[in-house]
Amino acid sequence: MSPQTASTLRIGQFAVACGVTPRTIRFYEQQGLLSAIPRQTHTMRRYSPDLIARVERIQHLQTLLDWSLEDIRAALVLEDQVATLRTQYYQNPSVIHRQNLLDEAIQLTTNQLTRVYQRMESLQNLQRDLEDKLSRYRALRAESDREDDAR
Amino acid sequence: MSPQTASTLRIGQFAVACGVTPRTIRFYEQQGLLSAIPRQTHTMRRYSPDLIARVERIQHLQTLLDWSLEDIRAALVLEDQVATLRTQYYQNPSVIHRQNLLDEAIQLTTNQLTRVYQRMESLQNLQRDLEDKLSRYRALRAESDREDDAR
DNA sequence: TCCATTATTAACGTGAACGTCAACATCATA
DNA sequence: TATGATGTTGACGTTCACGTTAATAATGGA
Repeated sequence: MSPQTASTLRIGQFAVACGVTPRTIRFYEQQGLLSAIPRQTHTMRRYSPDLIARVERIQHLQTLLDWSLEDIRAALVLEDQVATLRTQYYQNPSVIHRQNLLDEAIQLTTNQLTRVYQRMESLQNLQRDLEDKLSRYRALRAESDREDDAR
Repeated sequence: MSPQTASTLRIGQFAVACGVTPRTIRFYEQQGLLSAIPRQTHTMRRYSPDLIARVERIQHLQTLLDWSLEDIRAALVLEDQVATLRTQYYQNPSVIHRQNLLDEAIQLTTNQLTRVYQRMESLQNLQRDLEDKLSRYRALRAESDREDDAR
C-alpha cells in the first residue's frame, strides 16, 4: 500500500471537487492559503478531502464578504494558530501568548460577523427593491394583457 | 439664472456624494451605465442628485451580487426601457413589443431575486459558522483565564 | 480681468486573481 | 515497457475596474 491513505486526491480531482481549476489550487498554495501540501514520492501533491472545505471557505469569504486573498490568508493563518493551540495545549506555550492569540482571533471573528450582518441588511434592502419592482412589472404586464383582450 | 436648476452638481461634488471618484463616474458613463450626461454650455457635465441612487444601485449589484459592470449595464438598460414604456404609454409602441419587454424585465428581476436568496442563505450559513467559532474561542479564552488564576 | 479651482479628453499604468503555454516529469494501465 | 493522461515549475498573458498623469479648457469669485 502507498504511504498515503486511500482517500487522497491528486490536484485534478481535488480541483474538480472544489469547483475550481488546478491553477487556482496551486495559486492558493503559493499565496499561503493552503499550507505546503504533502507530496507523494517526489513531486506530486496529494490532497486530503477535508481540504475541500477549506477551499470552499476561501471562496465564500471571497464572494460573500468581498475579501482579498491576502485578508483571507491572514484570517486562516490566525485560525490555524488557534487550532494548533489545542494540540500544544499541554506544552503550555506561555499563557500570555495563548491569551493574546485568542484575543486576536476573537477580534477578527467579531469583525467578520459585523460584516456579515451589514451585508445581510443590505441584501434585505435589495430584496425589497427587487420584489417591489417585480410586482410593478407584473401589474404592468397584466394591464397590457387586458388591453390586448379589449382589441 | 443658469439654464440648469440650482440643484445640479458638477462631477466632483457628485462623485463625493456617491462615495466614488470622478474617474469612476466618467468610466460608468463610457461603459453605458450612466446615459450621456447633459452638458452645461459646452463641455462640463451636470448631475441631477437623483442620479446618486443609480450609482449606489450599481455599487450594490456589484458588491452584493458580484455582477460585472457589463451585466449591470444590461439590467439597467432594460429597466430604463421599461421606464420609458410608461412615458410612451399613449404612443402605443406595439402591444407585442411592450409585452416582450415586460417579460424580459420580469425574467431578469426574477433571476436577480433568486441570486439574492441564494446569497442570503450562504450568508446565514457563514454567520452560523462564525458564531460557533466565536463561542468556542470565548470558551477557550475563559479556560485560559481560570488557569491563569490558578497559578 | 485675473487667477485659483475644477473639468475635459486621451493615453498609459496598475493590482488582483487567475489563464495559458512550454518543456519536461510521472502515473497508471494495457 | 510503451504510451496517453496527468502532474510539475516557470514565465508571460489577460481581464476587470478603475488610478494616474499630461496637456488643455471652462468656472467663478476677488
